[in-house]
Amino acid sequence: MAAGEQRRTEIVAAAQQAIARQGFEGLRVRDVAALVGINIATLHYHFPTKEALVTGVVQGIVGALDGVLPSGPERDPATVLAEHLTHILTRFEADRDEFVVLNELYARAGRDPELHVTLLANDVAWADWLRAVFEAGRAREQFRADLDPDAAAALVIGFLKSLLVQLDMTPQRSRAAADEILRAVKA
Amino acid sequence: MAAGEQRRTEIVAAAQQAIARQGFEGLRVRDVAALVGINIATLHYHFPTKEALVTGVVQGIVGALDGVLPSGPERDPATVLAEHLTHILTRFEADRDEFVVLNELYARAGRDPELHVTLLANDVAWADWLRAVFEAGRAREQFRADLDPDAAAALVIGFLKSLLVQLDMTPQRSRAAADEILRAVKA
Amino acid sequence: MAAGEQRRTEIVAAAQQAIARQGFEGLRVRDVAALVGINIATLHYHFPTKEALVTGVVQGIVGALDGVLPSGPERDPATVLAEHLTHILTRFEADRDEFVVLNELYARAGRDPELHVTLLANDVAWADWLRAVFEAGRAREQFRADLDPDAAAALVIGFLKSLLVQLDMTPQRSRAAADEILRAVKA
Amino acid sequence: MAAGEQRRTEIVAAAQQAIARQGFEGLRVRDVAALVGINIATLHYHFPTKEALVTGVVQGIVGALDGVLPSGPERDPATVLAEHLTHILTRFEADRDEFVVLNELYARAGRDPELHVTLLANDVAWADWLRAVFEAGRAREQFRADLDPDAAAALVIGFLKSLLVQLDMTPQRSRAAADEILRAVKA
DNA sequence: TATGAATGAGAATTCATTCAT
DNA sequence: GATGAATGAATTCTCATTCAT
Repeated sequence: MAAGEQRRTEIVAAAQQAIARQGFEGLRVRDVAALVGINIATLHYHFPTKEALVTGVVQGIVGALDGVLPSGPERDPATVLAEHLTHILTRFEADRDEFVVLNELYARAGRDPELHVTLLANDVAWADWLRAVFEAGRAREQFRADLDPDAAAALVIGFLKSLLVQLDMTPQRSRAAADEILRAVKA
Repeated sequence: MAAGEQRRTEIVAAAQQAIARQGFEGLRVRDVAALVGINIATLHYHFPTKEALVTGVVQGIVGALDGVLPSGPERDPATVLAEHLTHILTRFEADRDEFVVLNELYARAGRDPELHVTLLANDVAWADWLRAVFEAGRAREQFRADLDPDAAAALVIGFLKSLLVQLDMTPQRSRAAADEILRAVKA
Repeated sequence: MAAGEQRRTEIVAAAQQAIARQGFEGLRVRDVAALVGINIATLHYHFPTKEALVTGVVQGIVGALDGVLPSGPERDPATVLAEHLTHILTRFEADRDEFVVLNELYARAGRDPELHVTLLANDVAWADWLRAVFEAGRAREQFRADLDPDAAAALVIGFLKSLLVQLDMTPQRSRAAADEILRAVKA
Repeated sequence: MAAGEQRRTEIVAAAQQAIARQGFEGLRVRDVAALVGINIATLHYHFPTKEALVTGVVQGIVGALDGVLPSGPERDPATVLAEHLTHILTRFEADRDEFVVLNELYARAGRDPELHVTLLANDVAWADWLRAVFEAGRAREQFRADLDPDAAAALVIGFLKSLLVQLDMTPQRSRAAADEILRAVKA
């Protein structure tokens, strides 16, 4: 990686950390610069405006979301679902910061049309993928015949998105909830 | 209501509106004052600091959350659950702003211990109530025997909390999801 | 004058002084605030932006230009011309700063269309007035028959505008030049 | 011309252009570098400071002023004057930028003693030359006997210097004014 | 010569808060 | 209760200049 690119990556990482700690509300470019250990003017050399820095963070986060949805279409739906839930929960437990930033981004999307478009695309892709899993599972009679794939996708996504804002959530409860999902869809 | 109390209520309402529009990130006391149509110094007369104003907003929102959970314990659990879901969805559709502010509050709770305590208390009460409903339903064999009441509560709460951040959500989809919940728990 | 208006007048005067000393190039709002003896934020309370302050200065200067052209149409053209020259020269000697700022404004007009329009209107009015004086003088046979009123106006205005940028100009030379004008137009 | 000298010339030309467009007020070394198509550090290699660059521009402009005053003393004064006026007007119409920069320099001279000295020398030489022309013309009885050579020189220089700041000036008017000068001095 | 990266010293502007009236 | 004016402490951003390569 070129030196400049490397530096920009560092800065974005620091900005993510700052947002996770203080929210967008408390994001200060000087804090980000201090976190990286560079002069504030140097930060502005790489990201001309605070807005550009935030865009960098958004791209970083959204980029990290890619690849979350496995594409192997022929696998067992129940297993795919179980693995997906486990994957997200594990990730949540491992890197809570990422979810905090994502949560801030969703809050911001309500006032930032561009961000809304970006995140909406992600949401749609996620819902599409989950729906396909539920349809496949229903077709194989693994899942309930009266399962509404679209509604089920909304429920699963909703639960996973809410992890951060269920203040009484624990790893145990989230695992139990994931198990409950698996039972609830089973034929 | 005394004149002063009346004015304070106006200011809090304006602050909620401002937060719903711009987030905490964009909350400016001068904007709130302008929204009410008073001088900024007058606002500070009623709320000495911005912090006090935010506290006022939190109290307003949390106060509005009370009474959401009906206490009649002897009623039919399936009906209670259905009504609860409908109640929240209706409320969401009617006053989205309230949910936007609440969402901002949850984001803030991660960095504000005092707010965390306040909201956690609400979450716990909500989860307790829902768990009781599920337990009652299971006892009456309305709900699945293998239903985990605590996990189911987490799922329901998660879905309802996520309404705002499911960018592709529509009234139709949310109603369908509520129906799916009712089917999923049924014995 | 209201307190606020008074303060704004003070600030504009200080800004004029600052521009006369340092040019637009060296104009710093903090210096203007210091000159008035107020906090820089107070200056911004009265003039939200530097641009607004400059506009205030322009209005002040242009306002001061009004009334320079006497309107008595029936007076003796040669006398009117002589008095006009004397008036401007006296004013130049008395308040050089005003001319320095005006000169800066003309330099700026080349890049600022709005300012160009404002100053052009002044120039046109001045030229119109002088032309009328020359025409009247020619009609009375005070001035040369082959005098081109428009060209003569351009020459007089040019000389008066150039006072500041003729670095070797002295009160004596400028008075002598004024006398030369009077001789040159005489029949 | 050595490669380095060539590059310095390019840079000075770009700086002149930048000053003509934006004034000293808006002169940015990075803009000049961009105009030349080089890195800002490369510009600083050739001109260590912004001040040095401005000095380069001043030298370029002042250098271009040399040779404006023809030295043939024995020629016909009326013709010399006419040609001088035409020469300057033609030059003004052909390269307005040069006059814009010169105008900026004169504005600056009021605050920059060194620049004042440089430009004053030019002014004095110009006035001396014109005075000599007027004296010669008077001696030959081409010009009016009561013509004050020094005052006439001040008027002519003043008019020529004011071309840029007479916002309603046109090539036609300036030519007519030159003709008026010739008539006004004639015996 | 040339450049990408870095920086110190400002620059305008914002904002919550205060105070005299 | 209400307000215009004032302010200290940031905050983002700019800019000439430097330095390692």
